[in-house]
Amino acid sequence: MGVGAVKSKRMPRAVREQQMLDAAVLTFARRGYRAASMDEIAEVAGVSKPLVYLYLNSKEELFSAVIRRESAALAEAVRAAVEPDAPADRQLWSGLKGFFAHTAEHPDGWAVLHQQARTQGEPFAVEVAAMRAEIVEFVTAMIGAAAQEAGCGREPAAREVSGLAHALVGAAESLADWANGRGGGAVPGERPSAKETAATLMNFAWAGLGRLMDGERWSPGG
Amino acid sequence: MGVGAVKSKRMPRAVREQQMLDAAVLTFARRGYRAASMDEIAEVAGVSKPLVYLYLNSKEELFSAVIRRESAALAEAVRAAVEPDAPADRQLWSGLKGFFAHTAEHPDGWAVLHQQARTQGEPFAVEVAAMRAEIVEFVTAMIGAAAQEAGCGREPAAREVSGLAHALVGAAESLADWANGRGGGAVPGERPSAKETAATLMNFAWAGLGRLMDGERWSPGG
Amino acid sequence: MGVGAVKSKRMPRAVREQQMLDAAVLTFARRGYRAASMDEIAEVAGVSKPLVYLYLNSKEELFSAVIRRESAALAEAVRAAVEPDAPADRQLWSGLKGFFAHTAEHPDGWAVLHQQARTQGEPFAVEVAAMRAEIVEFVTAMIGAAAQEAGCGREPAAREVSGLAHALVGAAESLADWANGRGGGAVPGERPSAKETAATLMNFAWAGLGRLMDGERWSPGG
Amino acid sequence: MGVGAVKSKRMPRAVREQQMLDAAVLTFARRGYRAASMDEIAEVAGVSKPLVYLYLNSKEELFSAVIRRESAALAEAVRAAVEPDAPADRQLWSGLKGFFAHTAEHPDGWAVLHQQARTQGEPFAVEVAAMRAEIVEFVTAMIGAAAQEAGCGREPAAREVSGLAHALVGAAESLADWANGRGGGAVPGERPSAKETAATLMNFAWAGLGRLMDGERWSPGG
DNA sequence: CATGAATGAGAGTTCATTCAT
DNA sequence: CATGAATGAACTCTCATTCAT
Repeated sequence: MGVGAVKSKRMPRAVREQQMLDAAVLTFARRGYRAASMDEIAEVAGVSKPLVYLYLNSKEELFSAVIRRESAALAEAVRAAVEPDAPADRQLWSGLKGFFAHTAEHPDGWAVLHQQARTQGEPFAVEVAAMRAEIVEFVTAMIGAAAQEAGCGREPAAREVSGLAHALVGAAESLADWANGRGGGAVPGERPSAKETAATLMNFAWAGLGRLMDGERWSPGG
Repeated sequence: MGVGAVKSKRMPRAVREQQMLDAAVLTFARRGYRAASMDEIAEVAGVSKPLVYLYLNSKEELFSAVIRRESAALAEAVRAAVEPDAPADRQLWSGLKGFFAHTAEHPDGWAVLHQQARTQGEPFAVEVAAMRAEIVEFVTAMIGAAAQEAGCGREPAAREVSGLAHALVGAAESLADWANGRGGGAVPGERPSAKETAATLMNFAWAGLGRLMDGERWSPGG
Repeated sequence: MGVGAVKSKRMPRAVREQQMLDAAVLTFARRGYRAASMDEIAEVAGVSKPLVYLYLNSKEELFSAVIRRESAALAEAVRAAVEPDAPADRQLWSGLKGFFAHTAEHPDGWAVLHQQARTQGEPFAVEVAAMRAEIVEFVTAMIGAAAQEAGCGREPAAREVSGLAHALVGAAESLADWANGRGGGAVPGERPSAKETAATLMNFAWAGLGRLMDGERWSPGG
Repeated sequence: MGVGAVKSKRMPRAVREQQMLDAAVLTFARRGYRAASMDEIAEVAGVSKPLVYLYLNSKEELFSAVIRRESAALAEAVRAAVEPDAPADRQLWSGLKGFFAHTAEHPDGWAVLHQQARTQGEPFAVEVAAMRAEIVEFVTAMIGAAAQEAGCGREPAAREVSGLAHALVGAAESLADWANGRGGGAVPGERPSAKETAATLMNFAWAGLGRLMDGERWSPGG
């Protein structure tokens, strides 16, 4: 019946709302935004449908609320994980660990953000894009800091840094799915830990960034 | 009204079918699979709804046909772009150029494959996963070849190579969106060309792979 | 609008369900299973279409529910009418009276059972065939009992008894339509009562059975 | 493909029309009036759909034409079978033989008349009712003649004779289905011949009528 | 006349949403 | 606030029917 253990009545509004959001995350992740029905969400939440409307007003607003909560939770998890005064590489490293740990612990929330919210058009894609932009910005800052630390000769173009950040974030997203077993094609061995996933990406990315900062570039000429 | 210019009647079946697929790609990309209505698809195609059903049978089959067509087109574009006898780095480079050129020229098709098909569950996710797996395998082979060419000391673990391939493919996917202006947060300056996008990723990735192959690894202690 | 007088809202489910079944019986009898639309049934019932689906799930299930209700009512009417301890002729007589009384009081229900359900193939024909078989069996038993009471010389062949029972049931069905004015060609005078119809058939059938049991047979040579 | 053997072109209109009617009989019997599609009928007939419309104008008219042809064929078969100058019992006997022979040889036609046409409401039920009325009238005449031949004391009431005729016709219809294996509950042994079926009914009916004419009546008091 | 393209009208079904009790 | 009754609007899909070639 309910998603939690007890079917207790008369709970404070804030608690009930969280139950509903939990149920919504579960259901949206399982069925997708359109296929998820308010009936099912209410049933999973263990409350009556009118109560869902009383608190969350509409399916759209409910989905928005879900996105906001999960977005904030993910952003907060990353923010809490980074060590703000450490050197750039350590900041990136701890941020990645936080990211992979959170997506592994909240696969449904991650699925809603990454797979559902971005694909349902205007009203929702924007909301999740904001959080993504925040992360991209953080990564961009790290890359910039790394460049300075490396004392690299030339200031890297904003355009290229933007591309690098998007590449890194995309790689991280893809690896989060991969580590959750949703990447298509199972991972050999047991599911990788957040630390291992972070290490895989960090090794790859930091090395690449390092050489870039040294001015080494690949050229088609071979 | 119609997606093309002319509202001409009585066209041969093959032509009409392509028009319908074009309309479907557009509409699925705009609205998402569930939110796209057969009514809208028919209207965009400039035909009546029954004709869509006469030729494509059902919404599911229509979506499948779209996925197959766009999948094949993308895979073919990449396949045609790579120079099969070149060294690994050049193969990867030319493949990436082909990939970004195609996704830039067919942004709706790419959106359907990347955002819609993968998130609609069993029947469709499988179809697009096959193509993604093909690409991941190609990338995996490139990484392996690079390792050999580099004469790297130790054979890289299958698990790590899988992670690297997924990271690289995820980075490419993310950059495709970024180059199409769909990454969230506009690109500074004008939209990057396929070649530029490919170079950004190639520089980043090849350098990273190179160092990895040399056995250099990032460690948190550093 | 509605089939009843009052357009009252908010009725308990059981009541509304019966109203819907009433409307369905009427509409199926008038139009036939396929030609009857759920829209019309809902309108006749004085409710919206979704409510019909909420309670009865689908057109097929609605039709099944109608068949079950009307079948059970008819079978029950016959069962209640027969005097179980009376001699065979009286049992048949009272059964027939019950049958004709019920079909006369529920002409639409009878039409649905006799004309619609039997002609709509597998799922439905089976349901009504069960009730018809029950009645045929009852008649068969009566014929057997009559034969024994008559102490007839030879045991009648199962094959012939089956034929006789089918003939008798067919005659009863035809007379039910006739008495309801649906036999084609109006009945002279006013519509016959159940008792009169039963008497017509009883006179005809019992006499015929009696002679058969006496071993008298018609032969073409005569 | 076609229902006949050869797919020959350029046949005279009359022949083509018969092929279409054959296909329609088959399809209407199999699927029912509403469920039968003009597409299927055209395909079974081995002609193009527009030709069906050119000759038969509409589904309604096609069904009407089918009813008329099958009605006429059945009526004609019965008419041809009776020996007009023979005594009443022989006329009835030969008529029944003709009826059961025809329904056994043309089960689809019989199914369309008996199961489909009568259940599709106004326009069609009337057409088949006409033929039924004709047969009922013939039977009525036989019963009247039998009464006279028997020199029975009292003139039987028109009302009762009508009932008897309807009973007899209903019995015959039921037995036709029974003999075709469509009565529900298989016939013991192999399928009865037309002659056997006719004998079963004739024995039953003639004996009953005979006693009735003798003035013997069943009374509940007995 | 065969072929194949094309459609208006409607059927069954579902769902977000509301309101009386 | 829980319950259960109720619906407007939409969606997928089908079919009889027509017309140009």
